[in-house]
Amino acid sequence: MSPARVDTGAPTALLERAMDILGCFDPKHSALTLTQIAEITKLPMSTCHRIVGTLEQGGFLSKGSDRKFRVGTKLWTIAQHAPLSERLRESALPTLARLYEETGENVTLAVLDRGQALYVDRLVGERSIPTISRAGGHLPLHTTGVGKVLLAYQPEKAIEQYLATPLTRPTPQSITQPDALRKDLAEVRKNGYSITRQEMTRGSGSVAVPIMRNGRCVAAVGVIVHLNRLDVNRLVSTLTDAAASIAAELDGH
Amino acid sequence: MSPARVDTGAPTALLERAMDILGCFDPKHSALTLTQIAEITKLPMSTCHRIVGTLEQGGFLSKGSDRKFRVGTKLWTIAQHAPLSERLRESALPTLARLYEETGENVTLAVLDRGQALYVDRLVGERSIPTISRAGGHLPLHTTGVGKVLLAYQPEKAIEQYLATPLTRPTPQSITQPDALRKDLAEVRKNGYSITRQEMTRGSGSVAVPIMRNGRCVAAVGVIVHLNRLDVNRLVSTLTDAAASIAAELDGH
DNA sequence: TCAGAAACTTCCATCACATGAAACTTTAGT
DNA sequence: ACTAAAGTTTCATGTGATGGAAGTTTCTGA
Repeated sequence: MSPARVDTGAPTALLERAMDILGCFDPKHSALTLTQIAEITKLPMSTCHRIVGTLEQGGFLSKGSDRKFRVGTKLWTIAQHAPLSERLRESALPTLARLYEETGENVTLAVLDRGQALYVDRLVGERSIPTISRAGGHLPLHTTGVGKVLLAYQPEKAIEQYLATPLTRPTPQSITQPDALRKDLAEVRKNGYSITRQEMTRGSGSVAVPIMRNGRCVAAVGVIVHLNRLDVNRLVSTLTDAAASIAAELDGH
Repeated sequence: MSPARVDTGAPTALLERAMDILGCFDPKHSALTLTQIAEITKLPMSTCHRIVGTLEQGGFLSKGSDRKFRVGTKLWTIAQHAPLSERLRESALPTLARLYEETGENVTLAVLDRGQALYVDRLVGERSIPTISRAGGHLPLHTTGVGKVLLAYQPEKAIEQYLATPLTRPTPQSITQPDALRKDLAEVRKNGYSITRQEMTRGSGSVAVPIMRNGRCVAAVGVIVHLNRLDVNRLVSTLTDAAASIAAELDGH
């Protein structure tokens, strides 16, 4: 008789722990000491030490001379073969570069990931304003230009599901009423672009358009500008061209 | 009495296997079925299945509708916090974009990784020629523009160690004689830039310059062009400016 | 449409390997 | 030099990984 396998919901514990450890590395923690990792993951030091050591051997982490661990080149290399990098980023980069040159503004490329906008790439220069978005970062769908586009082109069901969860409010201008957002999204679908005005950051606005493929919105491109430089018509036209160019590049492969 | 722990050289087997599985994803295999993974890693199907399942749950892999696995967004997100992305790529991208616009040629950014040139980024357009280098890919040091720069600025000892291993020869023009390479590297250090002519790919050449920080060469930028368009003087000057600009951006943070 | 094969998934008895408290060593701070 | 904190090693214990085999689904071709 099997001795009452309790099934605490913790099988493959080791692997899950290892993934937790790697998950510690986020925008706020790009370099961590062993102790910090143990604290965040709540793992015993010795266990943590062993796992981190193995990850380091495999090149998934690397230890600096400051005794801090960072994400290793092996992990980075593997990640470059994610569809996100291989297809999207690679295809979009030249166009984004042109877009950046033409506008001189912050340019971002994002996809939908787990109910948030995942920034695949962004180009920021001295001329442009500082932003929160960063490559590899997640931001809410309803407060960003690219996010609203990504959400607008989702199936009805997914939209309602998103609206069912409480909507965060980073600024007073953020849209947090489900009905107001539904209206806004309908507008986005009608126009083919989204606009935000101080919905994420005070003083800046954004315009974004979808990148369509086979009738589905696979990504969104947007620019973030100072509110008083928000020339919607010009930006929409430039962005639409860029989106078409990226879509063509995606099909070209 | 411990029953003669054999220590077959396979401790933390599970984690190592998981890393092996992730390592299957390379430029030639960006999408793999479970069976393919099992074949490559030589793991039993059932074991492979379980590990892959856990990795998928953690978002490190994702299964497409074609039953193939790809690198997941979680892994990709973590990788964006590698110093490679966070510091280097992010700082260099606007400059690379400008470089690409100015030259219209293939632009690459690389660092030294495990005795090879690791391509951190590249910009390729329709106007430029196809290349083998790709973001996340590795190429030899002695046959590429960026590679020769990275090698030239290494300590003597590291250079000799590299020369001690047999030098591959992708084309007849590749430098494979240690003495010839030593001479070439000295030239690179003297001039502050490297030139290749058909040493990696027939018909194309390249120019590359170092990105210096605190007297150390932390990366290299280069362009790859058709042999008959190889205007060394112009490219060197443009590249040197770009390298200085990236170095400034790196310090700025 | 259906049979057969290939790919994938589940099961479970066995024991190898991960576990983590404790002891030990190294590093940083005063 | 001394002390505290961070990091590393050890080892008895039993949990949880293992993988062959059996079951299920999906694909292929006639």
